[in-house]
Amino acid sequence: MPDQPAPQNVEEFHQRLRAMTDALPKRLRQCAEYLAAHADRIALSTVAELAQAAGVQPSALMRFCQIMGFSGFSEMQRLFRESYAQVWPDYATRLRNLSAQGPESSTTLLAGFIDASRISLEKLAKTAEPDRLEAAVATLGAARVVHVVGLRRAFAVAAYLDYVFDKMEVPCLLHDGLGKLDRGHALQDGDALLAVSFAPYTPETIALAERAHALGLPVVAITDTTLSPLSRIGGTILTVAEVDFGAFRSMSATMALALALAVSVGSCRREVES
Amino acid sequence: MPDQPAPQNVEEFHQRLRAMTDALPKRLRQCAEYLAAHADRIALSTVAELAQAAGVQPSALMRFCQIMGFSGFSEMQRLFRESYAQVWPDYATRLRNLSAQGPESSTTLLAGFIDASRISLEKLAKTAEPDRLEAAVATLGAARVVHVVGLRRAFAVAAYLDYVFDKMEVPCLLHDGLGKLDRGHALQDGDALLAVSFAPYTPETIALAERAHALGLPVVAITDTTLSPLSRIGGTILTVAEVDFGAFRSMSATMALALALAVSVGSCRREVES
DNA sequence: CGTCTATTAGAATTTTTATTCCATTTTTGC
DNA sequence: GCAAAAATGGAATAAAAATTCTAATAGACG
Repeated sequence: MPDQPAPQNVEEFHQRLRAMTDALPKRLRQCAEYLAAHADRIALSTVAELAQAAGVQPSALMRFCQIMGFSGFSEMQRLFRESYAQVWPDYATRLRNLSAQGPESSTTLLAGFIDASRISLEKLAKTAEPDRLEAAVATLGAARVVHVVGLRRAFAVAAYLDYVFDKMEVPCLLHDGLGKLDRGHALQDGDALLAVSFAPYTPETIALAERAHALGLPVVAITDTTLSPLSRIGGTILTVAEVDFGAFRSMSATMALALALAVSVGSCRREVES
Repeated sequence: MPDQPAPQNVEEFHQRLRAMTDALPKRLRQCAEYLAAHADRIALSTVAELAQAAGVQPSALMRFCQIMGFSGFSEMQRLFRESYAQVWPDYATRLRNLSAQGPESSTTLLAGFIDASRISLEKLAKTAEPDRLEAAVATLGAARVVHVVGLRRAFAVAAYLDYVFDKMEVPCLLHDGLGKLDRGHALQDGDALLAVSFAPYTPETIALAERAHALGLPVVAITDTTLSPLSRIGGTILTVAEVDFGAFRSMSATMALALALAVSVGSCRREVES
């Protein structure tokens, strides 16, 4: 007999979970804790599988479903299956359908880039190294001025970093190599350099990073592999493996990483100032 | 009795499907065609549901599974469930776990931006309008010079468009409003303008678009809603709804759209030239 | 320290789902 | 146009899964 009406969507499910976990007896709390951390498995697993993974009896999981307001496990599972069906436009299938139709329409290309972006984001989520990111934030947060450099395909990222730093009131200088080719003299004691470069690495970017290093300034690099010339210099290396579709990359994952970095640096500085 | 060993992954499954569809009798071909287009449903559906959706009897679907080399439906479903479990790092759950831990670490932020990017890409995939995209490609493909404008947060996108156009050998001029505030005079007969702007719309961008329109030049706009000032002008409007996390947007979907547009224009021009 | 209540484990049952079988229909080869 | 082979639909069966029930256990309270 349900105490309350069943959650209508995944968000409500998690709210309910948080609200009741504390008041639950041992085994039921085990269920709650397991599902909180692995809600994504509900859609594809059976009661028996989940129960085993959570370390409880199937019947305990059933009781849990009913306490949550569902009539049983099946109803709870339906909630997750429906929500995933929505979230899943299944690009792989979609892309196959598209490319099966026409040869290289702009829509096919778009689907391809969307798919490549999605995969890149997934890779980034899996491979991101929290420690390095924290270290990069600390380095840039402590700098007097953050110099940003990125040319060619990396320029878009550098430009966005510049925009976000400015919005977050972080002193920032964008080296764009336009006219003012070598602005290395702007590098001062107490500054830090944030360099963005991907293969084939633009020499000017590498040169500026080397110069900063020679001057004893800390360098943070956003690049594609730990084998890039930027990692030879030392400093903090953040890697993003951007998947390409055709000859181009959409930079989606790089933008997400850049944004997270810039916003973190911004809030880190605010805390220090206050 | 399986004719061949079962496909080991989703890619092989689709290959096998293509290879045998033609040689199949009516009902079995119906199964093949339905599954080719809706492979993503296999993981979450029952035999009965899929059979009904494909317009065949459950037994027909069973026979189909066996012809494909599986022992039965369950084995085929297992293939898809496993492949989806891999593809699914389930950011929503991941993010919840992260934010439950610390308050606002840079890693939490990164997870948040990745999640927001993913959702934006999904939205773009769902809402993209092929006709408009084709129209935009045609317009820009026919232009003598493509003028690109985008300021503030849109500048990164404009810069990347400029880079890709250059690589694709499309004559292109980036209006960056740096020092050379008003370069409207560069607009010539036969040119086209590609304007990028999001709320709150930068006045300079709108002004340039209006000017181009007044001169009779075609305008293509990448913007956030069809209600933006850019759509009042007329021209071809491409919308991207970028989801934000905190106060910032990662521009991932916009970058994917911009890239698809630029590459399409590039190849469209090559075809015309040759 | 004993009794009453809440919780649990595991077996038993019911329901759902996959799978097979066979009579009927359709197609193929001659 | 006819016989043989292949394909199909639908019911029957088997397997798997969800759900319920009950005896046993742990915990709370006086």
